[in-house]
Amino acid sequence: MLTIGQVAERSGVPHTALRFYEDRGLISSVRTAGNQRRYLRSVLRRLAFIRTAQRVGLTLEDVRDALAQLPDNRTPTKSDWERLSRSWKTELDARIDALYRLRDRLTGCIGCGCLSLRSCALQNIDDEQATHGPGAPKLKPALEGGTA
Amino acid sequence: MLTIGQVAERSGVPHTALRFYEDRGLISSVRTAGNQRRYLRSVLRRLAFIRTAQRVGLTLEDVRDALAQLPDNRTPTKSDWERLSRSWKTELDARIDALYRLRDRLTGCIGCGCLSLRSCALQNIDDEQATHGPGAPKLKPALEGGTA
DNA sequence: GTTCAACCTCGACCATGCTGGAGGTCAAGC
DNA sequence: GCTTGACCTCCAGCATGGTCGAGGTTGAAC
Repeated sequence: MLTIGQVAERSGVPHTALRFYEDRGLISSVRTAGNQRRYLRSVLRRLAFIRTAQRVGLTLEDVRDALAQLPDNRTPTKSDWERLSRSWKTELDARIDALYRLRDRLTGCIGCGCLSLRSCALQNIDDEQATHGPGAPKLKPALEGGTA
Repeated sequence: MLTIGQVAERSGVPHTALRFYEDRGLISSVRTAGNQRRYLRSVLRRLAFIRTAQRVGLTLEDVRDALAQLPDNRTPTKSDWERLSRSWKTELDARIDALYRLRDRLTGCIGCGCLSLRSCALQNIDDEQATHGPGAPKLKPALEGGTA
């Protein structure tokens, strides 16, 4: 069992963040008779997962939902993690695709003399409302809500 | 010249956000004698840029810095936008690369029986501190600070 | 010249993801 | 058994990216 200080040192996650994550239900601990936290080593794996997922732009809530798939009552097995990782990879793939679409649109604009032409994707982004008349808002965030 | 309501409708950006962006120096307006905002049509282009950049994960500050490259005193020309777009594409490429690296690491883990082996990248992420002894924190955000 | 939607400012508030401090407790070493 | 660093629980505060409402003004139509 690891103390909060040991977990902080090994994971590089500040102890303040560890308590915060516990508060939000992302990690858990047991308490000593004196009310101090003690962690299973497996919390390091969860933390690696959490921090890496954050880099990809997932919110802590996304991560909490993902981690909820793991068993609470036993140390997650390799196949538990595999299942989780696979679904996470799908999310990553979706985000990479979204970035590609944005980049390609932009690249097209650079080459095409866009931004003054009706045919340009970026131009259409910023003025299709004017062309098509009033309606629902555009410019919706492309990276949201996508557990693909 | 467009009123704030017209800009909000055409861009899909709420008027509250428009004032917020102006406050932060991302867009500008002129005022009528009665102190109401009037916008050049080119603000729609700026807004498209802002919203799209946000999708990619850039902060408003990043965007403000980027937009600061555009001329204040005249309508941006095609080449002004091209210059901006090109530097933005670089940022996009960097982010795509970062996502790839993360995905590949994860994919490798799924295949290799990792998470219990010293050789696994993800394992090393979560426990290299223990192996290498005390030192600087790891798990540093991979997507930060990269106008590379 | 009155009406009324659209506009204005300012300040409070929201969510997320934390950090830091105050004030107190625990536990291991001497 | 005392010291001291690591731990505990609140709670306030920060940054980002906004939203909402109060209270007042503008301006275009009738």
